[in-house]
Amino acid sequence: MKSLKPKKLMKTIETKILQGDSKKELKKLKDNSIDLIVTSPPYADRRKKTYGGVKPEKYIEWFLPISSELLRVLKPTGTFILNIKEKAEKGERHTYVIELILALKNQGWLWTEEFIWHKRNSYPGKWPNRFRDSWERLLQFNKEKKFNMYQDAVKVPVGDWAKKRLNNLSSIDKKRDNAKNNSGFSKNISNWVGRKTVYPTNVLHLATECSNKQHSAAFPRSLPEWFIKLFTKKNDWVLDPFVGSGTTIEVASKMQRNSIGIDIVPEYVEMIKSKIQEKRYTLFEPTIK
Amino acid sequence: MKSLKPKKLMKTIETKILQGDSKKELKKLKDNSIDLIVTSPPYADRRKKTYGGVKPEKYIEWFLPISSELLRVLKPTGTFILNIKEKAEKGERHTYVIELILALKNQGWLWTEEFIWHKRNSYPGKWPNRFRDSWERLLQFNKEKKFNMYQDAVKVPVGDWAKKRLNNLSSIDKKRDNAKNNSGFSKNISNWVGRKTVYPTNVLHLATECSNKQHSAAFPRSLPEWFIKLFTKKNDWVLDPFVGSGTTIEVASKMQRNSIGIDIVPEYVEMIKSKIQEKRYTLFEPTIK
DNA sequence: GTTCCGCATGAATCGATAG
DNA sequence: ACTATCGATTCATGCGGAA
Repeated sequence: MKSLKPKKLMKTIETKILQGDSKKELKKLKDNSIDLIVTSPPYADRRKKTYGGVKPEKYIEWFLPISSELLRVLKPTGTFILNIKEKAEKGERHTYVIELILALKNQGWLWTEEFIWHKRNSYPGKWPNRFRDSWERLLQFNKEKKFNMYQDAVKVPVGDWAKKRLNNLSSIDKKRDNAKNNSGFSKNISNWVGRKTVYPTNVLHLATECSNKQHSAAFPRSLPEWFIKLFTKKNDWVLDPFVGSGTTIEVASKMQRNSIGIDIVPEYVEMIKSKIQEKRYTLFEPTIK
Repeated sequence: MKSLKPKKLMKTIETKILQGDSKKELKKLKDNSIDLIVTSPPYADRRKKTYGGVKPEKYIEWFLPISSELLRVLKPTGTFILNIKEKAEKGERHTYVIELILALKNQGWLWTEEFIWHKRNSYPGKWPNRFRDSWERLLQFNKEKKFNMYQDAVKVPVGDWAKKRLNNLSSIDKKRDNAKNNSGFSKNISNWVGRKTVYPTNVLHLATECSNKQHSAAFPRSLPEWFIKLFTKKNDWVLDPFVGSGTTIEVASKMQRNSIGIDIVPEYVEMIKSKIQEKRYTLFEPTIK
């Protein structure tokens, strides 16, 4: 339907890539200019080969100067989504993530919500004293109590698949229901039978897109997609200060949002740039036809 | 087969109820005598009518003397499961729970794991700036790095995806499953003989039971059941210092574990006691037959 | 063209071994 | 003693080749 609209209404979508340390590159951005920050920074002691690895003890110290810049560039109505998970070591969970929450609050952020990303295909393994870690934190921070949130944009359609599922809730086997819906979040639908669409909850139920040929994507594209739908509208600005293989800005661009991606790894930046080129080409192709 | 065994091998299962303040009542228990503590304490500022309510700012101060006693009565191989979730107030999540984690660590507990309880039937509702909260924390604490964990007791059938691929159930697989049965007391596995089972993850996906409105605890029995299976064997001791309507000890008793429940509300204690009476009656009934 | 099967591959974790 | 590296364990996915 939208495609019938003339070009006049079609604003140009910008996509910027900056190569360098986020702490420095962020200084180039204007105050109060970003609607949504969604990012997955390298976790402590992870991604050593590409990012050098940050020790848990140093993590907060490393992160605060960056989040300080994020606080500056985010609009008062904007939202900051931080995807992170502490590791287990020698039988204990690290506390650096929950300490980071306290530190960010202290820096001036509001800790608005903690979404759970339930990873359907978590990393395998067996240990005498723990099960597989199958969830990650999606911490939501805001500058102000009032922020933009477009809840209707992420409503879940309740289709026939849901009715089928609801018919046989009795069996224990069926309780391990791996149903995946389009938007990918939780399956709490039994309260809503008969309605066409429902609001989701704060538990997202997505698979990781791991075994793609290309570089390992930090998160599945449905993850940034969901938050972009929820917290931005068209022509808003999305920022990912650890953009990695570029999932966030790729999705943002596709959804008609302007975006800025920053990464310290030159290879990633080059790869993203060429991806954007390809996309531009694809965009024009239909007109050639 | 077991039913043919004489009564001699059948130890008596004890179920004790104490009415009073946990901080005081716990002092009556012996050091290193409990195998599993599983509890859902009154959340801050919740359930004011029944418990008087604990303010978020005072929560840690209120909880630490109790957890100190819990640390004393727990066996070195035992586990402490704390079900809790911070509420949102004025647009922000409270931080008292994550501060409590740090305080408990400081008290000498090991923070071993954080399970997620994904509530399937979370209460419907809509707010302008947040979705329904459909998960709670299940914090695992231990005294020592080595603790008892009976992982085979909670294995689950493999996901539906595998059914199609498991046409050729080789005898090797069956043998392997039988071998695992030998190790322990899991009769659930026997229900799934011929089907492949896998270990669960740290995300629990259970429905909340329809709330019996006169009881304030919203603890589905499958929750304590899962942890009792996982962390205890028969004739072990289970403790719930905020036993409420008695779900924990009820389940424990049914599973042939000794249990101690404490609650400050006399009405609850009376109700539980009468429940136990009923159960005793039911237990003896077959012999009368 | 479907469907089915084999195989590689992960933001994992522990314990042992080596510097 | 303390860190760095390695092997073993495990399972949901997507891909490619085969029936």
